[in-house]
Amino acid sequence: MGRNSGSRHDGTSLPVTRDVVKATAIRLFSERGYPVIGMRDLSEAVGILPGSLYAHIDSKEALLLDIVKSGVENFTEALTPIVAMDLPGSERLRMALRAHMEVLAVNLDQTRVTFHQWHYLTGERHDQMVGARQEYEDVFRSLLRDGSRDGSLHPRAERKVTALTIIGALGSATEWFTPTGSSSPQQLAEAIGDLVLSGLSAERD
Amino acid sequence: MGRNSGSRHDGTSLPVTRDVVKATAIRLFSERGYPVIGMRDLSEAVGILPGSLYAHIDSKEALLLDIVKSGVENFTEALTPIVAMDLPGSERLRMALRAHMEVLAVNLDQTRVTFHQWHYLTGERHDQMVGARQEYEDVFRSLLRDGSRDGSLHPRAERKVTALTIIGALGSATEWFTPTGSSSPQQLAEAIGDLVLSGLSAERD
DNA sequence: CCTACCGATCGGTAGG
DNA sequence: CCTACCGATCGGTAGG
Repeated sequence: MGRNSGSRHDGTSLPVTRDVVKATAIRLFSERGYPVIGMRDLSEAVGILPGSLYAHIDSKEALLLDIVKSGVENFTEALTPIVAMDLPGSERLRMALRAHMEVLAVNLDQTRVTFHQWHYLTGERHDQMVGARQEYEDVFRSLLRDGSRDGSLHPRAERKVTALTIIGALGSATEWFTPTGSSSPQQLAEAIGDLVLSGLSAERD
Repeated sequence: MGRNSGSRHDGTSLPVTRDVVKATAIRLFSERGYPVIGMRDLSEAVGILPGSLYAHIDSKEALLLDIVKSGVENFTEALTPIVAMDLPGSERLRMALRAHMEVLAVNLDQTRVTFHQWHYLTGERHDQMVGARQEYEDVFRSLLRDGSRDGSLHPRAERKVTALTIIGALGSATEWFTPTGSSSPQQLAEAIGDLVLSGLSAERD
């Protein structure tokens, strides 16, 4: 029970591929954190023996890097075309917030790992993701800069602080967003957009 | 070298007390994460042998709980009097943001552990902190409610989402705030306050 | 706070 | 993907 290839606890079975290992790792790392998940936890959830995992992956940390790298790609692929659009900065910012929440909602577990577990990478793998994270910050900084220039945004504080605050708010959404909640990702993006664009003090829309 | 009680790598020495163990743990847990810090890392940093730690603490997890509980207290002690003040919601919200950033700046490492490592607690210890976190969320929800009633705040979205977004932004500040940076905690709180209160789209102050 | 040690678990491998 | 196993490290303890 649980030892045969591809057998799952719901009784169905599927071939154990690299993608199955990765998807299972995403779920476990998201739920309990990368460092506390052992290769034995992962192999049991997948339905093979611990040593057999290494037919699919090189190492635990290489698996984490793979998850985090493709997790970042989900966001850059969604946001890059928006940034390049010929629209006011304020509109592109709103679209970027919506795109972020939609990607987050579709890949919630992977986004959690991407935003909150990447720093367990070491050495060169770590440096790689520091760069990727910086690029994502730059996306928002450039939207703020464009909006200031075209007159659609009026950030009162340093753009860097503003960008980090917005990204922080988005990153925290991985912790409280629930797919079964009453609000859709689009509605949540609208709410965050209202807060960031209009603030709380006036009733102007 | 490093084995004598209280000897530190800078050559000075101090008595090893429970507070020294706690302060050292705060630094290590903050820098590298609770699960990856072993008791041997901690004992070495403190300057005693691994088993000797248990003269000062009951267990690794009890140490984490102690850190996280007092970390939460730092915030509730600073915010409770502000919430009780007889002022418009908008002003109390601004004061709350400033108080949060000031506590965060003074106890940066402990705040990092408090906000980002508490979920490694298990069982009853875990449930305890879920409650404490909820109380902190309620502080901001009640400020938003009061502000709506007295007319000083006009949240466009659900108060819950707004509160979570604000708390998320504040929580993320632990990741990018640097004590040596160009902006003081007060300036950063002002910037976040401007963003939350006034938004980005208008030039009204 | 040290000495000496415990059983359990860790990521990973050789050879099939 | 399994069998059988490796050395290293884990949190923690008894007795001083």
